[in-house]
Amino acid sequence: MSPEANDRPTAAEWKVLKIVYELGSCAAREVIERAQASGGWSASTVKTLLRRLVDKGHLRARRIGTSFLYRPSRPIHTELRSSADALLARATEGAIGPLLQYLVQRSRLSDEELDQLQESIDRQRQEGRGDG
Amino acid sequence: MSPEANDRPTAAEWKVLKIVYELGSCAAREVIERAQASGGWSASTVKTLLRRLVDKGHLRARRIGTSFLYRPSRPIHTELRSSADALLARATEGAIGPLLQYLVQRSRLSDEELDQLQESIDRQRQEGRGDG
DNA sequence: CAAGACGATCTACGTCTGTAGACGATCGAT
DNA sequence: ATCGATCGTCTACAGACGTAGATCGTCTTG
Repeated sequence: MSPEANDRPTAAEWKVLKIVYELGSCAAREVIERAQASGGWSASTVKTLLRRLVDKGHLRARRIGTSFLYRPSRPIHTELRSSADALLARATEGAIGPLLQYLVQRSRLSDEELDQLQESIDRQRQEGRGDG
Repeated sequence: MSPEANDRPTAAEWKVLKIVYELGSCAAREVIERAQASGGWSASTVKTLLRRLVDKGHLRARRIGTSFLYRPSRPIHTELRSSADALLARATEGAIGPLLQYLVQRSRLSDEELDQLQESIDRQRQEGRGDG
């Protein structure tokens, strides 16, 4: 249990968070520009969302003079896992397989990623034999 | 666009929805019992959630005498896909592969499911070559 | 028919979320 | 020193959510 990031980001917060992940480390202004371009938000809205993300622990804000430099508190994989856990928590027994198939189909994975996914499956097969 | 199920179920609603999926077709009483056992909810809370799920179109309620028989409006796979889409929408380019690996590792899939997932991957490889 | 059990509906209320305007501090230019 | 462009903070507000008590109708049992 990390003391931070207790609350999951909401849908709107994710849009902002994602922008910060893409920019890496950035000022509010850049986030606002992107958010306005893609989502039509007002600057105020983006600021509020940034603040809430900081409050929730998903973003860190480092003061630079009069403004802030925002950056994600943790790698996106970690963040996504929490959301993925919520998804799995919803699925019932027989529904997980089809769900993953759907996800694989829907994601355009590179050959490399496919290879690694392949490995995960093989590993699962091994474990499945040895364990349960 | 189906005219129903416009709004995604919330986390609390999912807990109730999942129970209905597990029971298949059931009365409020059964859902309430299970929900109380696992979540400690009051009967009233569960009823409210059932009603909201019906309002949102995720559940159908068929009147049987004085009470209702609830059943899911659509197969759980369909329902889960919408949640999965939200998950993918959050992920950025390089994060999807690891995300799927995580999901595969975390889900205990049967050999059969692993086979089918394997097929999905192979198909991806084919398409990746042809399309691109 | 009366009393109790049970299910559905109404109402409620604090909190969270989405969205944003108003305001005050600060930096740069004149 | 002043004016305007910025950036962050405060405040707001409607609608959604989580949670649940109060009620009212009805079926059951005596």
